[in-house]
Amino acid sequence: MKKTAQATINDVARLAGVSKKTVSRVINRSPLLNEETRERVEKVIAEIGYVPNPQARALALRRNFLIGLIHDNPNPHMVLNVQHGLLEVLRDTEFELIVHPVDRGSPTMLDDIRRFLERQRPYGVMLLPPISENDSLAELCSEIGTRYVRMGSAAFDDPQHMVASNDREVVRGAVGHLFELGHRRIGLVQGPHGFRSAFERSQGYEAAFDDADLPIQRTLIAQGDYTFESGMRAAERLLDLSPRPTAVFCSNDAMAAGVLHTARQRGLDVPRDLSIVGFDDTTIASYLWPPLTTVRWPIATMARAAGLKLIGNAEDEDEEAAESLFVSTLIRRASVAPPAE
Amino acid sequence: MKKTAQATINDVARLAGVSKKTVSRVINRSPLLNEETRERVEKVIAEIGYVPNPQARALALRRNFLIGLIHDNPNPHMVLNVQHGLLEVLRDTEFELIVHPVDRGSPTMLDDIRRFLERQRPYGVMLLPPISENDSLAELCSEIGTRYVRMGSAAFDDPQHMVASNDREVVRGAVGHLFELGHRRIGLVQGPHGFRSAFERSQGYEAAFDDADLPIQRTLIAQGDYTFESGMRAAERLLDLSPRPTAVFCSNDAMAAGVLHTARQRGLDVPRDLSIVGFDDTTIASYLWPPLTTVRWPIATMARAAGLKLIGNAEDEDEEAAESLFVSTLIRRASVAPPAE
DNA sequence: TCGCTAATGGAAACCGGTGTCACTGGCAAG
DNA sequence: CTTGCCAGTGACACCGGTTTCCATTAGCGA
Repeated sequence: MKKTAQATINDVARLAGVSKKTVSRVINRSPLLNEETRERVEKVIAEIGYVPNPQARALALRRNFLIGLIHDNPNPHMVLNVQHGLLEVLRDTEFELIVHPVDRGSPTMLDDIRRFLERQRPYGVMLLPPISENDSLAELCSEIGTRYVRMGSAAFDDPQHMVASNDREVVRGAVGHLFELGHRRIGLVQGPHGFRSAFERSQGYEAAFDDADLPIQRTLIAQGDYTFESGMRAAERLLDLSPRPTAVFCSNDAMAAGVLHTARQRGLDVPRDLSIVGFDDTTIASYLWPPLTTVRWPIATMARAAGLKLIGNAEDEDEEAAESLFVSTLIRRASVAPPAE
Repeated sequence: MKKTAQATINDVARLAGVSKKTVSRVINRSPLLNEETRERVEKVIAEIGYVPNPQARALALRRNFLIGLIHDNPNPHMVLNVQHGLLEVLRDTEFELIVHPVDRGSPTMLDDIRRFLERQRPYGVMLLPPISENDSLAELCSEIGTRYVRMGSAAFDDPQHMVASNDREVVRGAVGHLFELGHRRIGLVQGPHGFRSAFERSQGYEAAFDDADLPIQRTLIAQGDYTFESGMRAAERLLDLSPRPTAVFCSNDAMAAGVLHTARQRGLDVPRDLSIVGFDDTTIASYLWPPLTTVRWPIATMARAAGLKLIGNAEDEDEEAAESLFVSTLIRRASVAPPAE
C-alpha cells in the first residue's frame, strides 16, 4: 500500500471481486450488465478514485482522446477565441486540446498533417481558415478516419463537418448601412487572394453596390493582406483619389486600424472626413480612437459548436442540435458618421 | 499486404531479421549496438517508413511525448506568443503541444492540474504567470515527477525551472527616462494585487523615484486590474488631481490604452499634455494613435528557451546553454514627450 | 429432473512499445 | 586450458486498457 501511483483497472477488479472485463464494461456503459454488479464496481471506482489511463486506452482503441486544432492562421485573436470555445466544451470531459499549427505554403504541409493524424490519432480535429478551405485536407481526414470540422466564412461542406458564418450577408448589410447614411464613394480594402473570407467579404461589398444600383468602381478597391501595414498602404492609395472616398470598408480590423492611422497622419478627422468599418471586433477595435465600427462574428460560439460536433454524442438524439451556420452582427461605434459634404 | 495501417516495430524486426528489442535499441540510440546491425535496421525503417507509435511508447514509459502549457492568463497576446515560441522548438521533434488552461480561483484548481498531469503524463509542462507564481503548483510537478519550467517577472526558482524577465529594472529605466525628460509628477497605474508582474513593475516605479531622490506620492498611484476599463477608471482619478500628472506609467498596454482613451475624452493632447508608457508591446501599442511607448519583453524567445529546457537534451553537453534571464527593452514611440509646462 | 437458451463473467490474447535478465561468442587474464 | 568479463542480442514479462471466445449460471418448459 506504499505506492501512491494511480489505481488501475486491475485494482478495481480485485477490490470489486470481478474481472477486468467487467470493469471495462462498466466504464464503457455496456448494456449487458447486471445492475447490481455495476453499482458495486462503480462504488469501488468512486472509493479509490480510479480514472482510466488514457495512454492504454489510446493504444487499445487506436484512437486518442485528444481534439486537435490545426491552423495556419495569422490572426491571434481568432486562434485564441477558437481555443477558448473549444476548451469550454472540452472542460469536464476526458478530452484535451492539442494544438498543431502548420506552415501554409510549405510543400510538405499535407504530409506533416498526415503524420500528425497517423501518429497522434486524435479523436477529432478542427480546421481553421484559411487552411480549412483546402479540400484535400478534408479528404485526408476522411481517408484516415479522423473526425473533422471545418470553420469558414461560407458553408462549403456538409453541416456535420462545417461551422460557418455569414460573412457575405453581414458585409452587404454593413456597406448598405454606409449607403443609407448617404455615402456614395465607399472604398474597400480587400483581404489577400486565396482566402475565402476575403472573397466572401468582397462579394458582400459588391452586393451592397448592386443593392444601391451603383456601379462598382475598381479604383475604390485596394488590395491588402490583413496586416496593419497593408491597411496603411491601401489607405494611402485610396486617400489620394479625387474625389476622395468618404467611407472605407476593411476586410479586417488590423487593416482598418492601418487606414485610421494613415487618415490621421494626413490630418483627416474620423469619422467626419472618413468613415471606417472593420471586421472581426478584436479588442483593438474598441481601444482605438474613435472606437471602430466593426463586424463581430461569434468565433467562440462557433468553436463551441464545432467541439460538440467533434466529441458528439454520436449516439445522442440531439445529433443535429449543434448549429452549423452563425450570424455575425455589425457593432456600431464611433468611426462611422454621415458624410460631411 | 492489403493493410495500409502503420508499420509496427514487429514488422521492422521481422524484415530486418532481428528482435523487437534490438529495433527498440536502434530507435533509442542505445550505445551497446553493433554498427552493422544498426545500419541494417535503419535501412528497413527508412524503407517502410516506420514511425514509433506514441501511445504505445507513452504506455510503456509512463510518460507522454507532449509538452503541456498550463495557464490562467488573461492576456491573449502573451498566451499566443508563448505558444509560438514553444511550437517553434517543438516543430520537427516528436513532441506536440497540449494546452490546458485552468481557472484561477477555483478551489479545485490544483486537483484539476494533478489530474491532468497524472492522466496525460506530459513530458514536461510550462507554467505561465500568474499561475506560475504558485509554489504549490511547482511542488506538485516535482512530486509527480513532471518536468516543469515557470515563466515569470522575476527569478523565483532555480534557473533550470525558470525563465524570467527583468521587469523591475526595465520599468525603473522607463520611468527614469520620464524623469530625464523633465517629468516630475509621474503617475502609476498598477496591476492587480497578487500578480508578481504587477509587484515587480511597481517596485521598478518606486526605484526610479528613489534614483531621482523624490518621495513617492501615494495619490499618484492608481489601482488597476490589467483591463482597458480599469485603465480608464484609473485615469479618471489621476487626471482629476491638481496639479495633474504630466506622465503615467501603466503596468500593461491594455490599461495604457484605457488611459489614452480617457485622456482623449477630456480633450488632452497626448503626448503634449500627458505622456503615457505601457508594458507588453502588444500589437495594440503600435496601432494606437499616438503609437505607444512601451516595454517589449521577449516572450517568444523566453518560451523557446523554456521549451529547450523542457525537452532538453538532458544528456547534451549544452545543458546550461538555455538562458533563463531575459532583458526587456523600452520601445520608444510617440506617446512620450517632455512636459509642456 | 433434464435439456436448452440467453444472460453474464472470466481467461487469454492483443494493441505496440520498453525493461529485465539470460545467453552467446570472443578475448584477456590466471 | 579454464575462468571471467564484456559487447551484443534475444526471450519474455509488462505497461493498462479492449476484445474475442468460451464457460458458467439462471430461467424456463418439457
